[in-house]
Amino acid sequence: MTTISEEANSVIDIRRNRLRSSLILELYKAGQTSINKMARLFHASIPSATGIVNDLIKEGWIHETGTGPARAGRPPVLYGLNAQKYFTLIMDINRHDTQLVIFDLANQLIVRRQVDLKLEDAEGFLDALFSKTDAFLKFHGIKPEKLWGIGVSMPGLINAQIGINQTYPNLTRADQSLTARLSEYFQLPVALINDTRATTIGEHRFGLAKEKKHVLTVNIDWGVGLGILVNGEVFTGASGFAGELGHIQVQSDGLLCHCGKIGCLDTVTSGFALIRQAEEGIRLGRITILPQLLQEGERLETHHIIRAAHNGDEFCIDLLSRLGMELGKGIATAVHLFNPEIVIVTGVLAEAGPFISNPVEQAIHKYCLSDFKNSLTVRISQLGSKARLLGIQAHLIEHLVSKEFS
Amino acid sequence: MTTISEEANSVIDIRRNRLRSSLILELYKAGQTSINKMARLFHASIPSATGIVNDLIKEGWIHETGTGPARAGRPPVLYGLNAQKYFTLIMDINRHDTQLVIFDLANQLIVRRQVDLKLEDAEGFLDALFSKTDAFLKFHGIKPEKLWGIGVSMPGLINAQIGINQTYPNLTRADQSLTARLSEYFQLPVALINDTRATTIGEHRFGLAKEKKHVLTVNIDWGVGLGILVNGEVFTGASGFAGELGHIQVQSDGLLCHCGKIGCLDTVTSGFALIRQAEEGIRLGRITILPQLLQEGERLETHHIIRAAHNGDEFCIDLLSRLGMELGKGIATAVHLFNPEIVIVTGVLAEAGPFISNPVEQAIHKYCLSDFKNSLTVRISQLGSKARLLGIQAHLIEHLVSKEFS
DNA sequence: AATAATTATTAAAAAATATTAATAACCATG
DNA sequence: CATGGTTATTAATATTTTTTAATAATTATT
Repeated sequence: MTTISEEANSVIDIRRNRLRSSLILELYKAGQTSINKMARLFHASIPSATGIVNDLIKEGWIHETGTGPARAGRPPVLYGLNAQKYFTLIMDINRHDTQLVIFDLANQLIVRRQVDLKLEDAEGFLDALFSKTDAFLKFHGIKPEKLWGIGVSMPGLINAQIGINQTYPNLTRADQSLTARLSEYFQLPVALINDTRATTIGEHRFGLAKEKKHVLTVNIDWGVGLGILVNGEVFTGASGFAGELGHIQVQSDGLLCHCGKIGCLDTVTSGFALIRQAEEGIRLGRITILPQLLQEGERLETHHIIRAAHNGDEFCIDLLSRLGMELGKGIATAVHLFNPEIVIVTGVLAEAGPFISNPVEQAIHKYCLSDFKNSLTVRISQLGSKARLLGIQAHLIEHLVSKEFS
Repeated sequence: MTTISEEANSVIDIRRNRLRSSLILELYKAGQTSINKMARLFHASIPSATGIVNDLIKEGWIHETGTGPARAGRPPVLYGLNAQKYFTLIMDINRHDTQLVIFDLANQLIVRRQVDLKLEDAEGFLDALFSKTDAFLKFHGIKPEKLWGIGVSMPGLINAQIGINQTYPNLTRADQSLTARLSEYFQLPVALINDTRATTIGEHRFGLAKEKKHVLTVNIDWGVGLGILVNGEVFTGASGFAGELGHIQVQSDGLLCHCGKIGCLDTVTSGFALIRQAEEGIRLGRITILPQLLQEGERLETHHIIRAAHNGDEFCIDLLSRLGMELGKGIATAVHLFNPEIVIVTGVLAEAGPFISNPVEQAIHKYCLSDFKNSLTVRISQLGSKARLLGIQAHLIEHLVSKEFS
């Protein structure tokens, strides 16, 4: 009877909305289920579940998707989300580029476009993002009213509660948070999340961490990021900074880190550190095919080193191996503190595959108490960068559902 | 209508029991509340909350405790737990001694006795515990039928789900977990928890961590233990080992730890390490009053060192300070990973007060990114060992309530 | 192919619950 | 000290929701 956006102050409305949102969320996660299962799952009676399902059908949220299997007797009618009820706009913002993606509610990728927007050019970034997004939506004929919300992922220290990115303060105005600015311009709800955390959610819902409750995701990009899943939920800490593995000290006499401290893990195991070490080796005349891989005037990148390793270049294999050992030592620390079931390695350096994962695993075995190792597996992500996109999507949907059914 | 122990398969019974247990738990936590507040808190109507309250009164769980203040109008009738409905038996088991305590449901300490039971003498420990507990109960006239359950805290790697203590396997039999053995002998439900975790709960419910959501408790006893509170809940990890701060490597060329690895934090910052360092200093002829504090034939203990420091002994102050610095460095790592609001230092070394806490705080400032420091306070526990007792109690009550109202 | 068995769905009755209204209790103010 | 305002409590009514029973749909078996 009550429409969705009405405020729900009465007890029944609260309970009803709770059941509605649980139902929608369950259908998003499970794809499809029967009324019986839903009723049992949420401790409601079958008639009331039926009632809510029928309402949701009328409102266009869900529809029948066929019948399920039955051991015996009448098979259940299955219901699923109406994937085209809304679309979502995903902004996957990185240091070197930005991706704009449209998903439907069944996580089907509708459109995907890489736009030339570098987070490094913080000045004017948002204005450029606005116009390029407008153009993107227009070009593909996505009507704004068909969008349910915007999911944004970025690297950096993100405080999701107030919706700002501490690392890129230029994106925030004194009177308006980053999410508020985006929300105002596009007139849509916005969910902001750190990139590594998005990846963690993606791996949990669609990847190697499915069904697991305690998960660590190590993202090796320019820095080292740690995504943490506790009881199946992303863990952000008191102000959203949890998981800063990159800036724990691993060498008391190490290099100066860009954060101002000395000997951070970042100075040893990041993509940046890898390139520095490779360049130093080349300068010292170490035997390696690296220089031959470079075009005239081209800068050395991590993918060169990875390619060289795959080609058997001992110098590069050695570099990666040492990086893996150090990284594994850092991960061992995190394992002691979080006691996870699985550690997933992602990021650009994950493409180095066993060259990284083997020494990481070795280091974990060396530095972890045996009690931890028994229940632990270390794996390289198989979803790659798709984990992040799907993670943003999942995070956004959860945000939207809890918002929609207040 | 339905009695408590009946199995609740109907939807109504499930919801009713949920509300009952929420109510009892709220009354345990808050001490007393009005029906109005309870109804609002748990999204129930006032008549149904009234009904449940009346039932609980009939069953002897709660009673009126007076009237509350009112800004205007009729003041509310307050209800509170019937503190004498049941008592709880708390076993605080440590390496050097064991305490048996009886609490009522208002957390009032009824009896407390220190018994001469060393966890170190694992052989025959349980049988001695059984008989000494029997004697304790008999002596104080505690009737077994008045006991609601038993809360047990011990040091060691505890897997609470299966109820065993990995560090003291002698306490477990092949066919029976530790909790099962206790439960069978005393014919009571048993809740087992690690000592540092119990302390963390105690600090959260009754101490410095009240109202905080993300808390770290550092327990410096023979080893270094870390208690973790995430979203107000104790965090145990996948197999119950989370928080093993003591065995992360801090010195790659350090001493051999009893765990078999090298350079663990335990080898630098535990009570054991402190005594070792002090003895070494004495042997090397350092200037200190320590030898004078020792009786003929007495062994050096941590409290000697602490007393010497309080008396201005520079050598001991230096020892504690260096220990604090190293500990702070380890805590800084944990802070980077958990981003807590507060870090509480407890354990025997906490009695060293500022001699420890100052360098700890200093180290945290040195090794933590500024973003973490802004929202962080470091404090020495004020409850002392009482935090652990109250923590076991709180943990037990929660366990019992969720069990009682299935 | 028909029937028994099993399960989903629908409908009607019963129970439980929430809402509304009325009453009681109390505080503050004039 | 009385009265108006405010809030808690109780009672009565209305609504929702569950439960139970009946029906429909389908599979497996004889």
